[in-house]
Amino acid sequence: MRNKQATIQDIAKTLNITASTVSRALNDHPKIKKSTKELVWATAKKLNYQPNTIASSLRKGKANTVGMIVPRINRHFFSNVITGVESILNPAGYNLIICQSEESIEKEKMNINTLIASRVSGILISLSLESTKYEHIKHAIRNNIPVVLYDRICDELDVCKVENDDVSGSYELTRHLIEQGYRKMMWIGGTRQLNTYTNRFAGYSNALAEIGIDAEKLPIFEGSISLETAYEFMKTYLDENPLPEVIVSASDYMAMGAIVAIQEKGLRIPEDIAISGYSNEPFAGLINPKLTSVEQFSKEMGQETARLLLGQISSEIPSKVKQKIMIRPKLIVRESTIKSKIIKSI
Amino acid sequence: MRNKQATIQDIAKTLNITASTVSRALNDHPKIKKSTKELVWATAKKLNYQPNTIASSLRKGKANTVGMIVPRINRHFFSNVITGVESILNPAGYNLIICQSEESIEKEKMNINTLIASRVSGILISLSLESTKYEHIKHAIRNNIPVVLYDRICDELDVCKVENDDVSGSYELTRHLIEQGYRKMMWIGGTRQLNTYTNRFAGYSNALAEIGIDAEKLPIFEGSISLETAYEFMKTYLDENPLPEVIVSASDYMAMGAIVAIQEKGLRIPEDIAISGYSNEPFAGLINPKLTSVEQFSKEMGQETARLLLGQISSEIPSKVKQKIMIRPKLIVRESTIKSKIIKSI
DNA sequence: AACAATAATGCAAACGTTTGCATTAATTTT
DNA sequence: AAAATTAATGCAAACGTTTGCATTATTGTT
Repeated sequence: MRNKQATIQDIAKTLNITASTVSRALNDHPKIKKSTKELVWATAKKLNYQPNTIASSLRKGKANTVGMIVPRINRHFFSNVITGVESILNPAGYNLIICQSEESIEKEKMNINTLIASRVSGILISLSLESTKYEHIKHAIRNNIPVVLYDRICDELDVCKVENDDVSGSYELTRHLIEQGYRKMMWIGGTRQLNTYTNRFAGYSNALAEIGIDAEKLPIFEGSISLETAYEFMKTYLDENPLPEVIVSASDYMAMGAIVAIQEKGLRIPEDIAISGYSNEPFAGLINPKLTSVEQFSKEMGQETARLLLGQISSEIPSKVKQKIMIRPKLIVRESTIKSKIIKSI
Repeated sequence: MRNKQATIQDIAKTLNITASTVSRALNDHPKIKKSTKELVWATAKKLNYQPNTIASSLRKGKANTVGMIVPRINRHFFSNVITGVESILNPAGYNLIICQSEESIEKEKMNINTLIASRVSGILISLSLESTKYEHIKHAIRNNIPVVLYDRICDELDVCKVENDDVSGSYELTRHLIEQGYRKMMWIGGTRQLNTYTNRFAGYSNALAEIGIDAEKLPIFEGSISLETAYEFMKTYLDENPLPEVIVSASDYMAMGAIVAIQEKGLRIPEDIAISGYSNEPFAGLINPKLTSVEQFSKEMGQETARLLLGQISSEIPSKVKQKIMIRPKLIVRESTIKSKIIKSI
């Protein structure tokens, strides 16, 4: 009944050769005769042989598995990064174990531990919102597991990093707003402890500085990056304060919350108040009005991240210089920040 | 330099006991003295011992790993199912390997093979659009790997299944439309080879039959479930045909495409033409007008799926009866199908 | 035909756990 | 205090590969 999996030994017995020869044949070792290889391959097929990755990993001391930690899988940005990573790693023979930190440092620690226990060949990680200490990550590094940080990075760790050029993305966006003639801006975004939000604010601030405006003196709201937070805040803010000309949001979700609040007051976008988002979520081009945002090339980011990791894995001596890659984002101008409404696009 | 990982043997040597005792101590075996356990745990900590899951899996013949195949990870529905699965599997000590079939049966086959090679304890799978033959899945079953199908299932396979009650979801939706007074309906959806779309159409058809209308005689459009497909189709359709009173879409994305086309013609929703979607994507509550849709409880589906699998894994004798779980969806009525526009909700 | 050189295969240990059975230590019973 | 019982630990094999080194088979050289 319980038809056990065929092993390398079974093949060996059938052909009256040793397991070593079979192993080498299967791995296309140059010292094995072509005829033998073909015999082995044929019987492997006949016996329905499936290589046992676990045994192989144990012997080799390494699993052909890579661990990837994301804050949340159901964010388009992250799921696309995952797709990018897979598109490089799978062809290279690696499997991905995906873990969610759910923005909690405790979960992140647990994730790291299971990944170490699984003897993964490498770890890709985007930090949780709570991560200010990095002992757990250093722990992985001490265990000689190559680590690559992507998107949400930190300076303290000396590892390869793939980053979005948030400063420049936000700068370009703000330049566009300035060109449209907007001056009275307002910033809404996540707390600036995360590099992404610090940098987006920096780009915004830099562009404004060029025309002599101090961003810190304009209205600023920082909170959790959710639709609800922004909606609740804006609902009261709009009543009690002079209207800004444009709301610059560090997140599409926050922008969306603001839009709902604005429209509930009967205000028009962009005529009464303009608004921009960030990261070009799929809904950005669908809502009314279509939302100006910044495309982050998440899939490409995943690919670069995976490539860096592969480089680290294959180099036996950990290279002294840790690479850092910047992904250049792209401004997507849509209706929500256009003074003269000419453009039509999805 | 290359400080090798501590093993069970290292702990044993330090304490002058055997590896077996250490192993049992670590696994909290009842026959090990409490004092010994505490010694072992202490030195394990001191030596920074990390259990080697690979060795353990090899010895036990099974990995504490579960494979999960999804068509696409960047669909909210699927990423939420994943989250649900993890919420059950991780506490039970299992890791998830996630694979994307990208709607291709070839990829699906490859996925199955890597999962078999990884000796996963079980496989969760939602079929790709192309999957009409199931040899590869039977192959996994023959290898004694428990399989659970979720969402996109098929009758041919005798395994546990978790299904959305699409018939009832679509039926409720159509009842609501009928109550609103709509009669001239139009169906747009994916090709009816997939159970989900067949069933959604069935629910629609059933409800209409009750009031003496033959759904097959109303306009029907079937195509790939994407925004673009629906948009392109609707753009010309609306010009050349009498307007339906309501468009019933089997997918939020297709509904969105239709909405864009409708609004470009200067038509108002729901006054000139109403529209509904399915599966309650996050944008459904955000767009203008807010889209009536059907919530599928994806996270719960993931949890049920995981529970079924755990049941299969723990029962040594494969139970004859394969369970089937139905998840009841919930109609979410929003502006896009309300004749009298009273309701205000996000 | 004898030898050297190379090609192909075999041997056996190792990777780090787990586990049935055997053994020894500690406790209870008579 | 010896025997019987139970508790605690040890022994050794096994899981299925991989791989350095040894051995045998094959080919080429003189």
